[in-house]
Amino acid sequence: MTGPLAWFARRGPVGKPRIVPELPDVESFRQVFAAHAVKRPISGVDVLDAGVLRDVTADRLSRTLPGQRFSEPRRHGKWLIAPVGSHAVILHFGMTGSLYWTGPGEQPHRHDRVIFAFPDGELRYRDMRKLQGLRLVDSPRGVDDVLADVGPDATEVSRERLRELLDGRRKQVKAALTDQSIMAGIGNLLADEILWRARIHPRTSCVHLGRDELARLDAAMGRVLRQSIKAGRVPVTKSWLTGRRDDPSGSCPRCGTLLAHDRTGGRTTTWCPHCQPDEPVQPR
DNA sequence: TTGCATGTTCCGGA
DNA sequence: GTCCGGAACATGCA
Repeated sequence: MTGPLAWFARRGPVGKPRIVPELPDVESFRQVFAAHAVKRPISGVDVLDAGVLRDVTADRLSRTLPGQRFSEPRRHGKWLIAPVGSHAVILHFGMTGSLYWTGPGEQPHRHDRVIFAFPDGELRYRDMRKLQGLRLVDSPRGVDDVLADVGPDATEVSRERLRELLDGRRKQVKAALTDQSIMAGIGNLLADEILWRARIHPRTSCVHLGRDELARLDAAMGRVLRQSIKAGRVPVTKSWLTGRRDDPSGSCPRCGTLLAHDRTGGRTTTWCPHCQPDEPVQPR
């Protein structure tokens, strides 16, 4: 077998899906953080691997935080911001990060990189690949600096705003959706899911999106985000594209057509050739 | 042993 | 200026 499907087939049977954090996952991390780590005194910070620290040393982190209390964390796109006194801890989870709560003193997982200890348990930042990491900045200025090039959170983008954000861009619509400087929170998986629901080919240039396409895009984005946030992740079910994309013989949940796969920018793109025909359509 | 992985950033070239 | 592809980052897996 040659062509775009070759690498796909080589992967063999469907492996267990790896959870790469996108907006809904980070939202669930925020909820874990808010439920356990807010307004309680931080008793200690244990940096098990300083390789995840960005612009801060292990020493400074573990000298600054103990005795302080986090206030309510907020999420912006795939970033999690946790104010603490005059500072803020900013977390990004890259492709393999997560955040979870354990009882006090449990054996660390080997990918636990930083542990925030509290009287009744521990908040743990786990990340296998260390592609991103954790910062300590002055708040709010340092937060603004880190998020300076990040667009509005995808859950807060209205249809009109979406039109403005994509207006006049020649960029492919999938590249635009996953461009965090245009709009924050949508990753490869969500973008494919949204475009599939909106019946828009991922390579469609934004300038070719008509009023109808934009309306469908907005509706699909809202629906996919709401349902994913509710589920705490992008649902991997048979009625979602996400549930089929890892299967080389996967078919469109809507029409049964064999799904198409390709790679752009080093990322896999999955779409239905029937529901998402190549470049449309009416000019705007 | 090799190539791939759902994120981000940087660089060169069109 | 805009856009794209490729590489890099670090690690595990098939």
